[in-house]
Amino acid sequence: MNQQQTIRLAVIDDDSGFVTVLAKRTEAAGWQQRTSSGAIPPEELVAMKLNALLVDPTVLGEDAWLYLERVCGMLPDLGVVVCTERSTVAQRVRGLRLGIDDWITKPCHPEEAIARLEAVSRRRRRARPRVEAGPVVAGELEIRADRFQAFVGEVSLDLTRREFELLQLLADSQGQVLEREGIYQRVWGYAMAHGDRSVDVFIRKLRQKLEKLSPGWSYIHTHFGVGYRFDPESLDSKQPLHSSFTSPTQARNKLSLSR
Amino acid sequence: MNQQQTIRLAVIDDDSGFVTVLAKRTEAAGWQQRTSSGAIPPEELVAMKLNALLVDPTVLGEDAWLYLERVCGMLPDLGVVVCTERSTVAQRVRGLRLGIDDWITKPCHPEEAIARLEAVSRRRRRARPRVEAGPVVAGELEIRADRFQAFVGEVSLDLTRREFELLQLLADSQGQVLEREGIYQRVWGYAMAHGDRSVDVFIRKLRQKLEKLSPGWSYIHTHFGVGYRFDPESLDSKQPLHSSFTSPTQARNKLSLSR
DNA sequence: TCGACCTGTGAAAATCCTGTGAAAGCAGGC
DNA sequence: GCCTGCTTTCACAGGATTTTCACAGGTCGA
Repeated sequence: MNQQQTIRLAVIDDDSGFVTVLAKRTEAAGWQQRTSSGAIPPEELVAMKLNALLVDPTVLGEDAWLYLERVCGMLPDLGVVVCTERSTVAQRVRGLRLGIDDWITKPCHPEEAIARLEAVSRRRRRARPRVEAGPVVAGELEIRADRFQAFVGEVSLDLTRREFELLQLLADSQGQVLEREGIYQRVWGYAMAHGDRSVDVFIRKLRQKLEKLSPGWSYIHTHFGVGYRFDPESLDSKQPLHSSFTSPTQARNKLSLSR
Repeated sequence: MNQQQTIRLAVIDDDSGFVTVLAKRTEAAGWQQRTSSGAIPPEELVAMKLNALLVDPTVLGEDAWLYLERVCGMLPDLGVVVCTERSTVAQRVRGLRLGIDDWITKPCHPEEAIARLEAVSRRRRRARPRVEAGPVVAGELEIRADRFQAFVGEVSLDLTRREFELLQLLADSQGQVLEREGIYQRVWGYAMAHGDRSVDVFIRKLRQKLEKLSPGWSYIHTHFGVGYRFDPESLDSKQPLHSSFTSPTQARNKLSLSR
């Protein structure tokens, strides 16, 4: 394993002794940390782009469970570790089921806390060794990550940031069907609220821009009840019905429509 | 969302009491479990396609660390939980750094062990929604999970989401008879109402689509009063035009008929 | 062989899902 | 503050999918 990128951690605890020692060590390890002695609104946590959260629910008061549930629901990728003084098996089980990743008991050795925070954040790292290589080409499209833009020939699609990120995600998983939740989670960075149509709307925008500069190609396919799949497909085969040869991909797509 | 996929767990421990209780509970939860009282070679673990591994390093003897390191290195997607009697902070930290996901202390409540196993598999699963293994092949069928679709040759069956999930479930339990209640529970995610015929209806749809693209094969078999069993069976006892060899599965089916 | 149960079927009815246009909400620059 | 471009939210229309029903045909045990 190579060196992990710095971890962004938030600590919600009012045990100043513990917090201080912890801060010292995490800083030494190069982590970025923010400490709070009270709940941090979930929206703010989202904005902080955290990797891990360490929290002592006793400082949350009554609504601790509710709070933890909301946080875990909203940030499924966030590593959440609870660290508290006394707890019953039932509480721990409830917490873990809720989405908490680890539950440790005070007093605990800061080194162990750190090791556990690292363990819960580890998943992130495996994410994607994005190919540094050249631009991605798909159909008539050329996606240049370095410019945050896609081109057809030398003409830019004029994508906004979100549009670009969405397109990039889709193109990176070319051929695979991606579900809306997953897309949202990866592009927006937090869980999609039930009933949110943002993904659909952005797909439409992408399609419009793609159609405008590259008619004759179909890039994004809808899979009803599931999500979308990116797969450049040339439409121009003059007579679809009689064409005597088609690439395997085309053939497959023709017959399967975009289900 | 619907049901969490069943978790495949392996337990390496010789504390028969603990193991037994655990097995009882995981079975009730629908997990697939295998228990061993000694180390399981990493290669074998890979083949088992596990989600989680619970291990007491004391049964591993001298080479415990080495073993754990190899397992964690080889199976980055596997959730590994150590459960042992005594341990020092240093050991735990070493283990967690090594790639272990959680370290709990015996005696521990089985419910908590399960909750923690769930938590680590949840995390691991999210980390890589990747194309688990290649496509599943059965008879002339090819089931591609990454496309939410099944194919015969390059032609899609055009399955809807439910149809696909049903087919996938059946195929995953190839050879086993599944009861309607169980099927419903796993595909729909909640209990089947008395008298609900949905499963039957979807089985019919699947059969129709299968028949259309792969006549000459029989995939889904009815077990009167029980449920359905998926087992590809070539109907034409003559020599199939395209295959001159029979898989063990096929051979077995020929002899056992469908009930 | 006869009834009591199950399962297969076709089709109507009820739901759910996606595409779309447009308005409302926001954030940054002038 | 005002403008401008981007994002989010809404409501509706048209389809696709799922559920539900009623009935026909099969299977099993007595």
